[in-house]
Amino acid sequence: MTADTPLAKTHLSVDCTVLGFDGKRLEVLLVRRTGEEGGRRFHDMKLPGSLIWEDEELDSAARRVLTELTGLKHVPLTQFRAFGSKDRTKDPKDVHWLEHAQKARVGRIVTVAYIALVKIDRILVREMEGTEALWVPVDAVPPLAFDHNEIISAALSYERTLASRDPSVLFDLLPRKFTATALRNLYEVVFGRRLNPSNFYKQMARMPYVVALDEFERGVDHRAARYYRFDKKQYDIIRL
Amino acid sequence: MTADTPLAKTHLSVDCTVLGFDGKRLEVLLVRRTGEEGGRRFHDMKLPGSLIWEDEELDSAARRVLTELTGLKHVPLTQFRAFGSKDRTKDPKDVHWLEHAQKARVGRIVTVAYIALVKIDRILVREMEGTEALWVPVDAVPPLAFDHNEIISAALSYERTLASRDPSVLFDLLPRKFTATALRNLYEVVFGRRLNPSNFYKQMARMPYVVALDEFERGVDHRAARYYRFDKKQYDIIRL
DNA sequence: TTTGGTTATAGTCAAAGTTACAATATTTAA
DNA sequence: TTAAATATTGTAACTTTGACTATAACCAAA
Repeated sequence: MTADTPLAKTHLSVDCTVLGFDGKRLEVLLVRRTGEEGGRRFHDMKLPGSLIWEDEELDSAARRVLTELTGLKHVPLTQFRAFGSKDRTKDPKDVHWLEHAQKARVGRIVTVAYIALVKIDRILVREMEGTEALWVPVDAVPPLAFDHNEIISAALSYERTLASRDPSVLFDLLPRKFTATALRNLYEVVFGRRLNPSNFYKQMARMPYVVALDEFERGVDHRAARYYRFDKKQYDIIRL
Repeated sequence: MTADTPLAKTHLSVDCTVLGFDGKRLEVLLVRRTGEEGGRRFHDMKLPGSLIWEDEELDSAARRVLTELTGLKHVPLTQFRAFGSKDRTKDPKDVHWLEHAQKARVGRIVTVAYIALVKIDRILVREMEGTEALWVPVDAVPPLAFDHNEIISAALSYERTLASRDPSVLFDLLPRKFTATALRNLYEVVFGRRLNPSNFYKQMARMPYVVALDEFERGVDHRAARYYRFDKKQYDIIRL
């Protein structure tokens, strides 16, 4: 190395891709952003994320930021990738917004992306001061700030590999009680292919960790479906 | 955010986990390091990697650093994870070494880890000035600098997921001509389980992209094995 | 009260894939 | 010539998958 070129020193941020499942589709948790561009205010959305403090660990920064922006606590966040391209901050809109919010000049930013799979029904998204969090179906996500669309794609692909190696992660997305159809829809949407409902029952029957309950749907407009639950102990036994 | 806590600003580095396969075991490319600790010189090893320049893209920095330290060019590096824990630089030995090498004070460092799968026989590792690169079996890697042991574990796990989604990546690790046993050993070592040789032939027979050659091993002290090659075109056809 | 629409769930069967195991083939070294 | 070692082929039981058919339960409209 030559001594006259400066070493890279960058700001660090975290961004959280929190995924939920509404029974039909995957949804991702976004926050609204309000900024100014050429004297005019604009509104758009982004992933919950922020620059982090100098003395923070990445993991705890991700937890802190997610709580601050969405009110969510105790979310099992996992780091899955860093995004460090210089043109992440290509859009002047993003840079203005950031420097206004941070009251500091900001150059290149490396962001560390986290993923979490949560039960969408468990979640109470409160309105925080200035920001507002909301669920958006992943197939209807509008253009977001920075490279957040790219981060979401990477997260979805990461989720697929997670699930194919260890399907139990999928149950994090379902309520404690779920129907066969809900589980099948989840498989279909995660792996991107249709499954034959009838054959899916047989598959379920072969999963000792999916246990049938003596409880059925109510008030549906057709035959009521049985509820099932995920039995983690059974699953761990199998895995040995 | 409060305005009085400084934002994190860190140095950025890249580290390359280059994996090869010698027909029996996976090996990883390491470089020797010489440093000083309490007035005494020490020698140990690390992944090829380095801090990067301010104006560099991550990907090209990884390429540059790998070439500088090992002489390897045209290696298909893929980013797979960032490591940013503050105690990556916990060991004073590592910090001294770094500050001596860089002639600058260095605090926290976020490193972006890359992985590459290469043909071990294609590679000519030249001795560079000051450094020396060598292949080390992954199951015999000694304690390395920084958190490089952890990075290697993460790379191996990443390789497994890669291979299970797209087995063709495994052929990057094999020479152009390989025996059924070599391919089987590779599967065994990557997925960590023994495979029945006899049944493995049938599996191979069902892979249209593994084509048998009319060429056999020489000078072995048992029946000579047939050579096969990987046919990427066939593979791409299947994948549609 | 019956009928039809809709989704849930069970059963059947053939095709394809997996596994364990036995048998045979080639090569070098003794 | 034989033994040791690994390569390859064959076979049969068993499991999984996929397409398809049939039946069940619920609601609403006729």
